[in-house]
Amino acid sequence: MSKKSNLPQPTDAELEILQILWEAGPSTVRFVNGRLNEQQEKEIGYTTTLKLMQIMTEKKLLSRNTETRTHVYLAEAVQEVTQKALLKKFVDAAFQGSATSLVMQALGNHQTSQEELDEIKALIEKIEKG
Amino acid sequence: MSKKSNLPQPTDAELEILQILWEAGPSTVRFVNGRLNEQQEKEIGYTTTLKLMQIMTEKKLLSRNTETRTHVYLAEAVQEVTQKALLKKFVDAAFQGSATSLVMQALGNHQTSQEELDEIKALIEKIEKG
DNA sequence: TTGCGTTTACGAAATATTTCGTATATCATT
DNA sequence: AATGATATACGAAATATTTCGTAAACGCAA
Repeated sequence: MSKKSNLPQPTDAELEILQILWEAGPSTVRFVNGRLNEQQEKEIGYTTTLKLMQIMTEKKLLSRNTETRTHVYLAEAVQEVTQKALLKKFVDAAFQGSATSLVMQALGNHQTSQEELDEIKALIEKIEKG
Repeated sequence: MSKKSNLPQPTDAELEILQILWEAGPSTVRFVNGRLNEQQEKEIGYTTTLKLMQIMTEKKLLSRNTETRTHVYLAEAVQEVTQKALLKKFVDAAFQGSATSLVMQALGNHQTSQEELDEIKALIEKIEKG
């Protein structure tokens, strides 16, 4: 029996940081702050990003290596698990729990390439098989 | 040129109220408050719900008929439009903009009936044709 | 018309989230 | 060891969101 000890859900700002760490792997505060400011219009201060990452470390969303002067942060929250939890909450909140209507909206709105459609069809087949 | 005057995005608590109005149609505060308390564990006070609905009216998410003593509230935010906007924000925030990986997660996690799968397949075909 | 139950109005408290100012520590270079 | 550049720590301000207490207004029944 392993305690899964569910992680708290990240806030919006925290999620942005997680995305960066998921994509880039373990990183310093400066790196993350740089990435945030690439993507955004308004500058975010270095200490703002630092504070958030410290809070996230307290919440166990991140961990860090403090051996070197420049701390290196690592995402503890696993991407798939986090996304799954957020998705469930979102489906309930915005689509009254109907994953299907969410899927229909998502497919309808965005333009989806043939490759992606094939992926989805393959998944559907897999589900249908059992 | 019709001004679409984008509505502000509802907060979580506001979205719960919208869901109820979308489903039930124009309703009084007491009705909405009752519904909220059916679905939830912790009691939400009448004036709490009232205040939220008043704020939402200011934001134009709702409108109300004040002719009778008991005001009747109506959802101004259209369900599909609101869902679409929320979905876009969510896909960006949690799935780095990839609607497809969201769809894959959604289909993978939830158990989806054959009817629903058929619906989705039909939509995919339609997309592939057009 | 008086009183009771219900409603809305208003403002503020409680909470959560985001941002930043300032102090302090560390390292590398001189 | 002193200096400058860069790092973290801490606390608090700014903002957004949620909740509620209290008062005033209304309508109905006695």
